[in-house]
Amino acid sequence: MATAREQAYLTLRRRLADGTYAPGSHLREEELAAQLGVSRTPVREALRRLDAEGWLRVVPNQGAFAFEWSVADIEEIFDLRALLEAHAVEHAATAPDQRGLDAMKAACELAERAFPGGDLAALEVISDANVRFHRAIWEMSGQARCRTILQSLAMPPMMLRNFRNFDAAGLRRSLDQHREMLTAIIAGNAAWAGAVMRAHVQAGRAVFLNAVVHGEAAAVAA
Amino acid sequence: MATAREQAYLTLRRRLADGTYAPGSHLREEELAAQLGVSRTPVREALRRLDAEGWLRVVPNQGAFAFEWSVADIEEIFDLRALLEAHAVEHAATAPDQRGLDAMKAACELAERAFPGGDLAALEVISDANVRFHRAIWEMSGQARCRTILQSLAMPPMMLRNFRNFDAAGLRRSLDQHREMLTAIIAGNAAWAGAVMRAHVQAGRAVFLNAVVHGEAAAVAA
DNA sequence: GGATGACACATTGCATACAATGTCGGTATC
DNA sequence: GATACCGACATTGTATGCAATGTGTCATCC
Repeated sequence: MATAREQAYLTLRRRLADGTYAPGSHLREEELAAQLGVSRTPVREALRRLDAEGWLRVVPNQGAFAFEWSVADIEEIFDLRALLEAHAVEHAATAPDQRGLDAMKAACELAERAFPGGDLAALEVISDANVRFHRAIWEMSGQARCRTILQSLAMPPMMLRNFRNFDAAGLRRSLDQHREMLTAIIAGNAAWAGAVMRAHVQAGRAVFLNAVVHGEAAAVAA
Repeated sequence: MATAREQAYLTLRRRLADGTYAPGSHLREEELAAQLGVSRTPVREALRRLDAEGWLRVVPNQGAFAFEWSVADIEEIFDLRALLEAHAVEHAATAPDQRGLDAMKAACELAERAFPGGDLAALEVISDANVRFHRAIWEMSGQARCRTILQSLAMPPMMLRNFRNFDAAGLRRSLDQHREMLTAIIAGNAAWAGAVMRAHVQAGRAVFLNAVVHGEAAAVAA
């Protein structure tokens, strides 16, 4: 088994992602420790790490509170993603490697096979394939810090759940953009790949903000 | 007095910046705790935070090791800074506020007064003023995450010491670029401000890499 | 009735003891 | 002589107890 700290970190992150903890709610160390079957020490370290990664906020002498996302937060995160994901894919296009290309291709195919079925299970698969695709780019880029930063920006709750807000046309476009990026990288055209990535992230931003405006803000909170 | 954790964090960060710990050296929890007069618990938390911020690397079951910088690391960091500092200053130029402008102006004047004397004390002042100037921009930008990321990218050792590598002309140009950014922000011209910032950071990158190539790589390590 | 202070409680901060893990040296074996 | 194994030591990982801090309530005073 992994270490208690790692287990606490992963469990808490999953719960923050799936909405177990309402935004703003107070996460008490002792309570979490009891639930996870470990002591407060690894829980404390997990909370500190989740704080650094933006999942929650630790206030000195008061404890951890599940993060409350504002529209401005979401806009900032999508903008930073557009900058950094484009930066990463431009590097990837400069020095592509076969393993990474295979991973990207596999992610594309996985998503495309699931696409026709528009149910929730299909969306799970597509969402997972999406993460794989982007992660493959981060790794191929060889930019370790950029990758670390993106990991903390792209993982938080609303990013993972955003796929539910896409309509069929939006999903189709998203998958097509993945294919286009793959083509651009194989062609070694960094400017092309970067431009598609910027469009890709901005499209996601638009879908998300549109969903928020149309009263599905609950999805943000969750 | 601040908390033990905060004190440990600040002390260790300062030591990592001033070269007390050689790159790659093993930082033992108990030893640090004894030196700082606190227990291992706050030291552990400080080490974890320094790991997240890129000052050192914590290997599970093995402990913390002072980070060893490669040329590729430095190039990546300067490139990310160029992206993110420009992003921040573009936001700042869109919505400038008087307090931030005053802080930037004060930082410019502080550096300019110290500039003619080219000794080490003057460089200290200029380096400090530089940090103040950039921090003022980050705060004015209103981009909280961008600011957090930049703080961890811009602080590490070689950033703080890079001023020693500038010649008089380079320093002069750096100060002029600060003034130009201030002018651009006051004019509300985000594109202008962003462009100057990109040039500013890339100039710093060139100076640094030049120093490394010319055998002053020791400065990197320190 | 509203404001203020003190006290009790809940919770986090820190210290310390013990357990688990990794490293390094020595020894036996091939 | 090289290598694999074993065990002692050093170090980190985790649990737990106590101290410090913050919060909410209740009584008291204005």
